[in-house]
Amino acid sequence: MSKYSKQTRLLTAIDCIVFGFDGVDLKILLVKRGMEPEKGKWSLIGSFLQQDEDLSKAASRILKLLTGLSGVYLEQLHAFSNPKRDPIERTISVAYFALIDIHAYEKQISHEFHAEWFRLDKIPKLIFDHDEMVEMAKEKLQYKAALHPILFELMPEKFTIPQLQNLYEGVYGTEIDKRNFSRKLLSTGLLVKQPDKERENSKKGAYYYKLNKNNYKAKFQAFLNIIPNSHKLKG
Amino acid sequence: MSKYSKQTRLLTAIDCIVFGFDGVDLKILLVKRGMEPEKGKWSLIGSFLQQDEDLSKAASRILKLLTGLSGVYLEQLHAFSNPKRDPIERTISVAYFALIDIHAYEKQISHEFHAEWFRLDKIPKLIFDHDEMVEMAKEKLQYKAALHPILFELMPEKFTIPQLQNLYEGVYGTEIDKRNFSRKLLSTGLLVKQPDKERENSKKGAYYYKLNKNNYKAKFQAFLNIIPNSHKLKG
DNA sequence: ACAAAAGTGTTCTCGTTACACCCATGT
DNA sequence: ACATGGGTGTAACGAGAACACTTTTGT
Repeated sequence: MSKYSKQTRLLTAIDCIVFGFDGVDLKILLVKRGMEPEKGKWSLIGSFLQQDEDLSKAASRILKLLTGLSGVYLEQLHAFSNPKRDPIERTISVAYFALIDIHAYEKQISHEFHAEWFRLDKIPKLIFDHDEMVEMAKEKLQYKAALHPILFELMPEKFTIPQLQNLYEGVYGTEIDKRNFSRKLLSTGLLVKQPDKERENSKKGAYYYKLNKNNYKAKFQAFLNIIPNSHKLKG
Repeated sequence: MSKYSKQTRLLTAIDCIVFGFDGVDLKILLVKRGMEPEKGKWSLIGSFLQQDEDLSKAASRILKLLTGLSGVYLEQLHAFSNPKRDPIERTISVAYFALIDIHAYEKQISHEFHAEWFRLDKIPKLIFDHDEMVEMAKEKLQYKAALHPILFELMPEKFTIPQLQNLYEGVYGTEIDKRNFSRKLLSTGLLVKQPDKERENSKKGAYYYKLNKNNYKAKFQAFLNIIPNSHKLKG
């Protein structure tokens, strides 16, 4: 059969907002753009959609290429389509957001792309509409993390409750009562206590926990209420 | 500057899942497709993206054309990108979901597109991946409506609490205690009682209410908890 | 001994739930 | 008078929030 005639055909790009947590700060991964226009400026990691691949495959491909990681948490965020968003040629970009274990990344890091982690409050000006993408990704992360236990995707295999609390406090910019926090987390059944302790951040040491992966899958869709007063957040 | 060379250029389509509520049932609007392939089969309403318009403008254009309505609730759902989703030519489709007041639509209806409303449990087989889009839209509607008062977008200007309860019960396929429901809704401050009653569905008659639009905007982002046990839903 | 972070228990409040009776009206 | 759907109140329960002291250990 013949093609659809007289219709506009466009480039399709994928851009990924990659979040990581180093134990203290929540960060995103940016690269120095390697092509014109805006070569050398900071940018999200991205690529054009290839023939015969769908968007989520493209996002995985980019992530694998830039971080060496597969199987990470990846979710479609939004399609950005301002006709002037790319000055060279009209391009639609579908943004994905990814949550990775920053420690796993460090083992895989390739320096050929000039990638760097930036704290959320120190993100430089980005090319095109990437600022807007980052803003939307931050909002979505807050929104989802208030309802689903996705922040575990940012944690290493073994982690402590104070580390986890740090992350939640970072994501929401609030302080959380540690008694209520640990009770709530422990009551989810998502945590498995380990016999050993982490001793770098305190003299007493904090017990390690691992994620109970079965419960994680089962509870993922449950509406948790991890953040006190989450009904006051904007979503 | 020159264009990006050696990259694939694709068609971009927009498809809209349009929800309406007639006072009894939740329905979606479908059309008989007017072009090949699959001409004559049931389909979501859609169009190709035009030069110089962004996706949300395109979605509004389609909605205006098919329903005569402007300013309706419209939200980007997801970009669908399976390379084989359209057998004629590779096309990415960005699905939007829309909530309209079915009564306003009836005043505007144009018959040239063979549009029909279908109850959610009686949706025919649709072309391409439109079934999947509808499924995702239903899930998203349940998800959002449990947290935000979006179902008011489906109601006429004046409505009764029993009508509203009908809608919530339809969206979730559950029965809700009417005492708890009305208390919860009234406590939001979103409803303004009218002096007159609706008398078609009962002898006693049910008071009309209107939406308090100021409170609606202010409370839209607040996490309400309209559905009992919403934490047991899948999201 | 003391500083620094980890860990734990109780009370109060408020929102959620379950549940039953009266009201207004058309037939 | 009765059938139909609308409208309201109360008691029990459970989740969330506020709050302070003890433990461990390195210095």
